[in-house]
Amino acid sequence: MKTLEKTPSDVKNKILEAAHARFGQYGMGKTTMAEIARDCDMSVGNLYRYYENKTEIGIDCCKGCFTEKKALLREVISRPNLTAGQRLEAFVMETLYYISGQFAEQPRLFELVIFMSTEHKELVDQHLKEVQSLLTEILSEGNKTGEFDIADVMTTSGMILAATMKFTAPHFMSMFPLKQLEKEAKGVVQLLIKGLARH
Amino acid sequence: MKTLEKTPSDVKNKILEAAHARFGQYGMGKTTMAEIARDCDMSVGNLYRYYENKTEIGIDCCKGCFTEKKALLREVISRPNLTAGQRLEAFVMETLYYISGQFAEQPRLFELVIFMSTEHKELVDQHLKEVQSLLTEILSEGNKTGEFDIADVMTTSGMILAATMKFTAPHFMSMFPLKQLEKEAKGVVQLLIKGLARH
DNA sequence: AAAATGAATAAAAAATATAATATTCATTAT
DNA sequence: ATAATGAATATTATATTTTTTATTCATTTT
Repeated sequence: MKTLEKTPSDVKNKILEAAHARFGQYGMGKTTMAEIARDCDMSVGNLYRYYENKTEIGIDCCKGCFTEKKALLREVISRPNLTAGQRLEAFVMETLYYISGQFAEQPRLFELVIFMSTEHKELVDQHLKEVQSLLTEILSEGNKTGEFDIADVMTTSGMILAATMKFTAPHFMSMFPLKQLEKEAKGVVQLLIKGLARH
Repeated sequence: MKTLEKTPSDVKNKILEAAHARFGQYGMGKTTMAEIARDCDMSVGNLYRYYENKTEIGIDCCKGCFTEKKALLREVISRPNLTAGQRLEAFVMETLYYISGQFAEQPRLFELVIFMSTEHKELVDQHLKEVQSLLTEILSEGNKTGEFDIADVMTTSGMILAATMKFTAPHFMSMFPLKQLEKEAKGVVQLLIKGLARH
């Protein structure tokens, strides 16, 4: 039963939003607990009633991004009237747009993700596993409609994720222009669907 | 006409070998010009008769690696009695083994390559272009034998390089175990050849 | 009692001083 | 004349000090 009072989770959310904005803009290192507290109109000490330390806030920001991304991918899966091939392409392209968009708007958010992939790999691994599971749904659907012919959807989804790494890993967003990544992503997806071999 | 005397290029090579060994083991930052000079039994000042500065030595080391890698890939191209598919797989796998081998033996050599990709991108770009050109040969061969059916070999070679980025970019060598990269590389190549679609 | 504060301490980052290294060049050897 | 040297200077990195920031906790407010 909800009331109009502030629940602990309301407070946590306020902290998270404030931190997210600053981390994304200035990075975790250049954001002080005092700044987050000021943004939330509370004392520094009170932050520690809700988060054990700054890293925990970072982890929660990271989780938020992962959740948002997976929601986007679920939306792709639920789009009506797409062939499995079109859905696969949308899956890859939306990932690229999401990552590059994040990179443009919140350039420092990725320091955080990079940090997580070394210091809290389990978090990133879990996320990747869930993304792979979503991709598997698309492949299975394609098998069912007869559009695809995939013996082992689990293994194959792993291969597709490996092959599209360039368009989904933050590392490359600053190394290549979006236009190029876009073109390559589409090309790679078509190649994965059709293959090189003569049929 | 060669003589038994030392040519300037002999001296340059001696410097290069000494630098290569140290850069690969300790990185450019932790290698001093004094150490390189000592390894070559010459004075520090004399190094500057052959190289403008330390960075130029680094560039030359990097070029050496690139040349070696392309020699390896040319060897793959000249192997007799391989189908185009097998040759493509060998092309990708040999690249993976070369990069991961370098990473194991000369772990710091990649600081150098990373440095080059930001400070002397033209060098890396040129190398990638040449690798792509080699790959194009394999695809054309496959077209000729009827094994492949590729409309635009140039564009397609670009897509293949993009799709195999995970197995060829130094960044990932420390993030994933070689066994996994090996398995994924083989899987991706097979997928690229065959495609997902029902035939 | 639960929530919040802000001063006290521990840890980390910035600034500064110090030392090491890169680069130049006048001099020497081949 | 060409090749090489090593001391002199400019740059860069390392160690040290100082300052800032994270975290804790006894106290106050709701």
